[in-house]
Amino acid sequence: MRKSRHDTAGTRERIVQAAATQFRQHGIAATGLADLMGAAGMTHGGFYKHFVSKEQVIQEAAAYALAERGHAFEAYAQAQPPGTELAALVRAYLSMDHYNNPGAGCLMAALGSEMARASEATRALASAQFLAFVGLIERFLGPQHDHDRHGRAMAMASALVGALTLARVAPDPALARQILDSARTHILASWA
Amino acid sequence: MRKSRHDTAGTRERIVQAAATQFRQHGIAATGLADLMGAAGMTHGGFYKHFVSKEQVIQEAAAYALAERGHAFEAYAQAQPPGTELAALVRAYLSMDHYNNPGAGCLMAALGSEMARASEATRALASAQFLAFVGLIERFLGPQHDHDRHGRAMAMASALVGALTLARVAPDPALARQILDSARTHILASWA
DNA sequence: TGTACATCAGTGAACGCGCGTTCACTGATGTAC
DNA sequence: TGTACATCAGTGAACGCGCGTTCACTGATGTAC
Repeated sequence: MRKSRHDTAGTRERIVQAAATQFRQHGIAATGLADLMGAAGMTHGGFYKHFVSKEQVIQEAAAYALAERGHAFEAYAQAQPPGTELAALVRAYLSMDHYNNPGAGCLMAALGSEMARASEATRALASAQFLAFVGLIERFLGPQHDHDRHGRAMAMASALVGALTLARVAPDPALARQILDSARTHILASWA
Repeated sequence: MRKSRHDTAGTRERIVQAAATQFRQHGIAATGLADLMGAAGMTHGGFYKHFVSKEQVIQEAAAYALAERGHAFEAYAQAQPPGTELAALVRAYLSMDHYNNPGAGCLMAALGSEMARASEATRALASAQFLAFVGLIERFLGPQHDHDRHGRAMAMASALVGALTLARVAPDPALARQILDSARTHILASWA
């Protein structure tokens, strides 16, 4: 059942997207190729018509998730009234909506410790997009912060990722909320 | 080859300690029972003389790692000149030594995103020890911070865990160092 | 204290299972004329 | 534009392998007398 070139490209994209979601939801090691292909609406045998290995889809899914989130955060910030972009970004990142949807959210928060053990190519990719996110924060830092803007943005990004990760560990939703709220309050009060 | 009760208790402890190290180094899903028993100096068959399942050793290893780190951080802080405890704690947490030794370091930084998908019992255990760590920070916060000390301590803990996790993702050691340094500088300047 | 027997920690082979990967097959798509 | 044939996306069975788990066996330890 050969498919048209257009359909083939679409299928490949669906696999990458499904992988990006499944990996963030269940972890990379815990997601099998059969799960992944099932989520894309296919059987597992077809996988190797699009990728040479699981490693390749890990890299492409990570790149997709990171780029997609990067663009979404940037568009969201740009859409805010001038001067409020950073506060809005922090609120969105630490929102219950983000907390509840790891499969569509920040890759670093969903897979941070697993990414630390990924291949060098994947880690390079993730770090580059992390720096892009830091750059986005830096751009919206108030002009009163003229010293070490880059470092301040890095610290903020670290706090955001850490808070969301830790909130998701808490089995008690009230504690999760408290972690997110505390991070939001103190990041905005001291660093924004 | 039956062992004495004393030897048996020692063996069990060695398995838990080996598991705590192996899990933090290579991830929980990626560590097989054979790896784990090998690291404890035994063959895999003996595992079930001590534990009913892998899940049980995950919980005990997590509890062990969290408690051991908690005690070590507390002892380290107590040993500092009064007034400098928190700064010393932050420096130690974000040190290259901690960065280079995930197997002996903070469980949340080494396994944060994997812990978010662990069993409820394991997550409860991890969250409780996280709160103990937050309490330690809170105790050493300067008296000038009389408002929302708990929330401030939570935000600090989040930033610490996030920075170490992200530093370990960076394949470039210079970038890793920059992430740790930025977090240290800004956490100490604004929050300590 | 010494002897006889039950217990059980640890070994290493084996179990079923799901993993990543390969392959023969299919039939619709793409290409050549 | 129509026809004949080559291509190849997707299916589903099969591969070897390592996983978590079980088990028969061993011999030193613990217990009973």
